[in-house]
Amino acid sequence: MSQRQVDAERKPASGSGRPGKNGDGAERHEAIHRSISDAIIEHRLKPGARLREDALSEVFGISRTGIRKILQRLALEQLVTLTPRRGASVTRPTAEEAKDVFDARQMVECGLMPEVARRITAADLERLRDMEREERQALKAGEQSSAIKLSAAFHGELARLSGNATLAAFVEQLCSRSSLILAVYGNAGHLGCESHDHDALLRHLEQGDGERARAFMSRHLKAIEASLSIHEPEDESPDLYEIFSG
Amino acid sequence: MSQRQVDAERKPASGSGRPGKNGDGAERHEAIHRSISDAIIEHRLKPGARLREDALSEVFGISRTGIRKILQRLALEQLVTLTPRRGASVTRPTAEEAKDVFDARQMVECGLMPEVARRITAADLERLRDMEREERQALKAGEQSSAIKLSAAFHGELARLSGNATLAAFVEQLCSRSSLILAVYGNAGHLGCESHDHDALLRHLEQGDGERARAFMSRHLKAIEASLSIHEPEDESPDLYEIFSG
DNA sequence: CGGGGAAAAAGCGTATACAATGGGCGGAAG
DNA sequence: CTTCCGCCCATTGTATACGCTTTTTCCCCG
Repeated sequence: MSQRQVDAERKPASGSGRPGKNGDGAERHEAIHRSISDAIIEHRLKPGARLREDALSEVFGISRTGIRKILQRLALEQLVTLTPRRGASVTRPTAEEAKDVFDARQMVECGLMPEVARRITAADLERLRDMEREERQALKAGEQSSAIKLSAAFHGELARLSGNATLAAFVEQLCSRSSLILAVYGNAGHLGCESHDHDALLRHLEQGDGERARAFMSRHLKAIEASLSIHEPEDESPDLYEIFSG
Repeated sequence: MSQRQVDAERKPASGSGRPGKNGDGAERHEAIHRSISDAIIEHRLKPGARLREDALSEVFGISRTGIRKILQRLALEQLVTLTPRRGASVTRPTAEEAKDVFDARQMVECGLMPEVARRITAADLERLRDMEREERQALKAGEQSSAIKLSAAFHGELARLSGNATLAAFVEQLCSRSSLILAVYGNAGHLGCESHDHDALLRHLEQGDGERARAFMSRHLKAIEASLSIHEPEDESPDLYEIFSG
């Protein structure tokens, strides 16, 4: 019916922008993946939201085959949950998963700080300061969505500076999941990362003080985790015996 | 022994083989994934080996669609490399990737040891000892393939005892990639893990000495990495300018 | 008026068909 | 004899069609 179609990435007059015919598929898939991924990270798609294949294929103008591929990838990145015959939905992290993710971040991101402090260059610092500034501006403008995404990007970029691509990719994934966790357990109005924290962290890195950066990152992550209100989700199968036997 | 079901005889040449016939597909896909995964980890499929889709689809008796799905998952796990229009091949890790993987293992596996030491139970110890025994037997019997797989499984199981599913999955992936790295850079006759190491590690864990277990794991991993002969692979695109301008 | 069952509809899983691209091989020319 | 160019085939990328399962809605009966 409605023929709304979203160009995940507008390419200016480079070949035909027609979805049916040409167009390099790999890039397009990548763009669609990022598009959905961003929507999830920015909380424009909330945990539990169902992602029907037909709808997505219509929106992005490709067939269900491509959508399925992207959905599978998102599932492996733990951003969507694929239940066997009920399709895809945005993952709703459990309290346990939340703890695991933050413990993992604690271990990996903190462990990376000394190496980052050793390798960081002036250009890197400048880029990170730009990102931090952008994040703060978004926050001030009330655009929580952008701020969340930028914060995750900041942490990811930091990890990439360690030079270890494997760990950087892992951190990036953890940050995406953290964004999901914030969507479920975060208190409104209290965004995960305080901008001042990022600024202070950069100062420690600038001074090459890896140990202090590590300690600060540890506190930073602990603060985020502590700001969560971990309420067990509505118990799907309450233990009636326990409830009524008391 | 994993259930390998290569139903090659499942060719529906007769009309009875309706395409809609729906046995439980999820389990089958899982089994095929494990089958290919094991073959790679056990070095029965060597790095660089090409994995053609229709060949696989014929071998496993499912259509290319399912094979593609599995191949994509393997690609995200970094076990196979998917080059855009040339299909899939077993990943040939670069020296840099090898370093990244071992650095990551150093950070995560060692970092996990204290928690593992805290949580390990007698039953866990027994199971791990069984695994270690099996591994040693395989090694003694000259079945390097099995030994490699069992060694990876040992490390993975250990990580799982930390209670952190996210980190455990990551470690498992790293171990798989390590197996690939051994295939490329390992010296013949010198398997990655010495069985005695695993035994000693278990003793430390049994005593609840997390710090010693961590230190031991660190040495263990360093030993494996040191046993590799990292030779840059034949340079695919030699820099002719550099060669001839000097 | 509420609950349960049946039928229809909607959505997912799988296979197959078709198109496009890249590589391999052969022929021709230098 | 070697090298380059062009054509054909092999193999992947994408779409579509079809069956099956699950869910939802509606109607009938209690």
